[in-house]
Amino acid sequence: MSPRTSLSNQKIRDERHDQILHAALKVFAYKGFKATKISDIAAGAGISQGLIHHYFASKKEVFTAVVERALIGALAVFDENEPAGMDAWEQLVRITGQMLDGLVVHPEYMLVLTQSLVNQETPPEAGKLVASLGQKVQANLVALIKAGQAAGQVAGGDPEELALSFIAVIQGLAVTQFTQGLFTASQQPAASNFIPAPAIILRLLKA
Amino acid sequence: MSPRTSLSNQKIRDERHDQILHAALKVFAYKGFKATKISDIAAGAGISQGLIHHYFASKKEVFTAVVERALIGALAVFDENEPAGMDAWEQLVRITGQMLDGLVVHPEYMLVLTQSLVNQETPPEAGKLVASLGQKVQANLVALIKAGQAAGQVAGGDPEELALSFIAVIQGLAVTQFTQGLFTASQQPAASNFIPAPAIILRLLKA
DNA sequence: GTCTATACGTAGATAGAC
DNA sequence: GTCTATCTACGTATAGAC
Repeated sequence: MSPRTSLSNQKIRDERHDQILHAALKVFAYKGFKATKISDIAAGAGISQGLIHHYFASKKEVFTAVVERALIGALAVFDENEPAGMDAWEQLVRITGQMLDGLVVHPEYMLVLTQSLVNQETPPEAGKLVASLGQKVQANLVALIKAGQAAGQVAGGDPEELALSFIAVIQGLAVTQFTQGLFTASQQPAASNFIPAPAIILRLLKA
Repeated sequence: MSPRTSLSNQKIRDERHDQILHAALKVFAYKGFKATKISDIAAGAGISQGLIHHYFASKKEVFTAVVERALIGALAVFDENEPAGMDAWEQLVRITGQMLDGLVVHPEYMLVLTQSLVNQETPPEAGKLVASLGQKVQANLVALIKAGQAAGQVAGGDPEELALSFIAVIQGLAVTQFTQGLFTASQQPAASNFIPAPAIILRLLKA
């Protein structure tokens, strides 16, 4: 019960917790909830199966925790931009760029969200999380679009419809991103990724 | 061995085959490959579990057959349009409209393709099918886009990039289509679906 | 805190009856 | 052609040793 011991224990706990979530993200993104085995996560984290259950009561809990992380990351994109003195269009440009960059570096985040949207066999808790935080993303986008329309920067039309289309491209690109190479001609240079330039996506919204 | 008997037997076989594939499409689309139980499909088709294995050797085979059907449907959209004397842009308009209509009526087709793209635990045979036929879709689109660019109807830029973005929206809309209602404000009229107007999507390509 | 061994449930596939 | 019963494998979660 000495303070030194309990402190270092806590540090170990946090470290394992993180390792597990990190490994789980990748496996869940690529295999989906049901097909992911606890042993897969354990292998990815370099620990035993039993230890996973020492940190999380069930596979569902691990999945929900992973989804929560991914959503927090998605929402952060908006908050980071608000303080700056940008107008609506400039913010949309920056957000689009950040989201596309995010897809290149960590497609897993968007994919795991897709998994929990597309799969009905996903834990209900995760679904509720995605629903509530997804609404916030949608709301933030709609607000920006309305502001942009008022300023004559964004094309007319139902803001909800525009926001939905925008989200759909981002979402769809996450899927094509690692299915890449399958659809595209093989004579592509190896270095190129399959995420289009922000300007193309923004044409959906531009006045 | 009388011809009458074998003929009616064949008819029954075809009928069951179809029933199974039809039921399987819906379950696979909503649950994914791994989470789908043979008993789910059997229940949907109104037959016993054992009978599924009488028509298909394994769950993998059922899935592959379903994916094949979905892909053939996706490709048909292009062929239907070619005979007409339309220019490139008119064809793009029609194809977009048909695809969006398809998402409203049968989102399952696009979803099952998404499942087989997103899930690594999907049968490899299905993955290869999607890859090869998906390339054709991409190629058809690229050809139309190039023609449209030559005619000054489609915006400039890498045709592959444009085609990819286009496919991504369609793909993403399939996902949002039945996640619908989660993101959007609840005061929507019940009759509305969540697929945007073709004109909005086409803004991605329009010159 | 971490591991190995075990119990339990579930689901794909087979065999045999009708 | 169709069903029910069974065999078998695998994966989650638990229990107990270190």
